[in-house]
Amino acid sequence: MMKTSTLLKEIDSNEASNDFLVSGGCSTHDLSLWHALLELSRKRSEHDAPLLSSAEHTIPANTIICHPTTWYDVVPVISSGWAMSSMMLPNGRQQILSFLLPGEIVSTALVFGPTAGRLIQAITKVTYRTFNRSELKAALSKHPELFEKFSKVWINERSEADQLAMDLGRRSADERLARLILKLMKRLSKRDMMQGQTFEFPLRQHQIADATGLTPVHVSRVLTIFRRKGLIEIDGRMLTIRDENGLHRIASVK
Amino acid sequence: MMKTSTLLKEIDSNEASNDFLVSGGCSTHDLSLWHALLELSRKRSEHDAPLLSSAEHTIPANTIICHPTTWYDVVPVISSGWAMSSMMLPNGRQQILSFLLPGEIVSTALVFGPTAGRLIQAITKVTYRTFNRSELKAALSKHPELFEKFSKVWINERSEADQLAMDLGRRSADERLARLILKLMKRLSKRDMMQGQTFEFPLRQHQIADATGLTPVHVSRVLTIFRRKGLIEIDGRMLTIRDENGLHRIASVK
DNA sequence: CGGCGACTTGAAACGTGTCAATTAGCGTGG
DNA sequence: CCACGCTAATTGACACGTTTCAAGTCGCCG
Repeated sequence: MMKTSTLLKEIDSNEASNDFLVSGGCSTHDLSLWHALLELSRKRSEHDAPLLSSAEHTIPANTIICHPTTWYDVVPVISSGWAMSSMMLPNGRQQILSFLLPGEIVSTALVFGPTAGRLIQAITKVTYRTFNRSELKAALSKHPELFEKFSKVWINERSEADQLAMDLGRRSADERLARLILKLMKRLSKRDMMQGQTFEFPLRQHQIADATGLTPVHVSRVLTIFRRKGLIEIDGRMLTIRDENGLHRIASVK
Repeated sequence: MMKTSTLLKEIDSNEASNDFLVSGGCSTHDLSLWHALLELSRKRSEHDAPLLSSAEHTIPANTIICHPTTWYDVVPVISSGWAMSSMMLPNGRQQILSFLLPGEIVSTALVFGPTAGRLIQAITKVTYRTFNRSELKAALSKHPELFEKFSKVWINERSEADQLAMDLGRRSADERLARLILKLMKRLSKRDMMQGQTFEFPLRQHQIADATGLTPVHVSRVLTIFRRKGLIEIDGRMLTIRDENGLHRIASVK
């Protein structure tokens, strides 16, 4: 049952609060909340009913987890694998709003209302745990420290959204891609999903394009340049950071 | 004291819940929450202390309301005037994340933590009311219906952020500008701040540029085209929508 | 072996940015 | 009240980054 939690580093809730100020993101609040929720769902009342009912699901890659407007009475949280949340326009244009990693709530909107508001899809094979919404809401209002964790996740999510807007509105293709790679690296290392400077990288280039507001062709070009410059190395579905400082130089403002 | 509330239409909290589904924005949840907060701050306990203490401030145009990282123990809400929230890069690049109109919370992050995380500035002369954060938090946990309103505001804010990412990542300059104008019109009309198809339009073109991820020069060009096509008319600080359908045709996907 | 999707690469087109010159608007002080 | 100086907006010519279109390679799976 708890296979998933071995994937996740046990991290104190406030470890990352200072680097939060630096770049506005990459905090571990998600993980802290996730552990608290698991805890709650493991505990039993005197009648052996769980304090927070939940269920685990496993789905193959490219499956839809939530439609933006259908109603759910559960809140899914990723246990393992990669997922993404996106918006789509009728004409096919798509914007990926975030990649979801283990420990992250699929849509915080689902905690308060029945709809996710965005399309959530599995990128790899994904397992996720769904928590009953009304029980979760009750738990939040009953346990202030849980609510505290949740509000931090919330604030962090907002800050990530702001960063995304800054990236899309005011940064060049090189910057966006370097930042994407670095951000993923940071998030994965928090989750112990890196082997040295290498990590599994399941994203297709068209997905990277949809996340950065570029075309697949241009993503290919820029990544090729990154490779030729010795910044990164991609082989198969593995990505290795070869020159982290170089990436930072491109990513940050000059 | 209540001069500000005459600016705001008295609107039932759920009026706009269906058009929320259509375009993901422009709901009146802000106004509903704002009225509830005003209500609370007017009521007195038996000792004549207000249930929620607040204070009104008036500041001239171009003043900073919140620095992104300084600590506050109050939550400001706009009473009248236009403000904006933005992010800035060391090298001067700026992205405006939203324009703030009467009834809107300056930063929802301030409800939960001491920092706003973004730079909030007055565009016009602004009056705003600051509510004590800890009292507000207490009120939220005490009054479920207030919390309900607040969570709707939050979900709506999130949805606006998603729209912004879509705009910046996947829409052309024409589309972004047409959408900005239409969105502002909608929000202003909800607040009774329109005279027919005309409204006061205090934005400088460089601010429009920073909100849409364009350059001031290009904003000027596109707006000039809009004017020549008879879509809008700008004179002084007033903007008139001359062909709303035409704007919609440009704004929506083709 | 064939077919298909993912990626790469080149050439050309396009949208938007940059630079620069000019005009219009507006508050200030003489 | 006008001259001044400042900032905002307009316009043109050109440069640049990114997209588009198209052809070709590679690897994978039936």
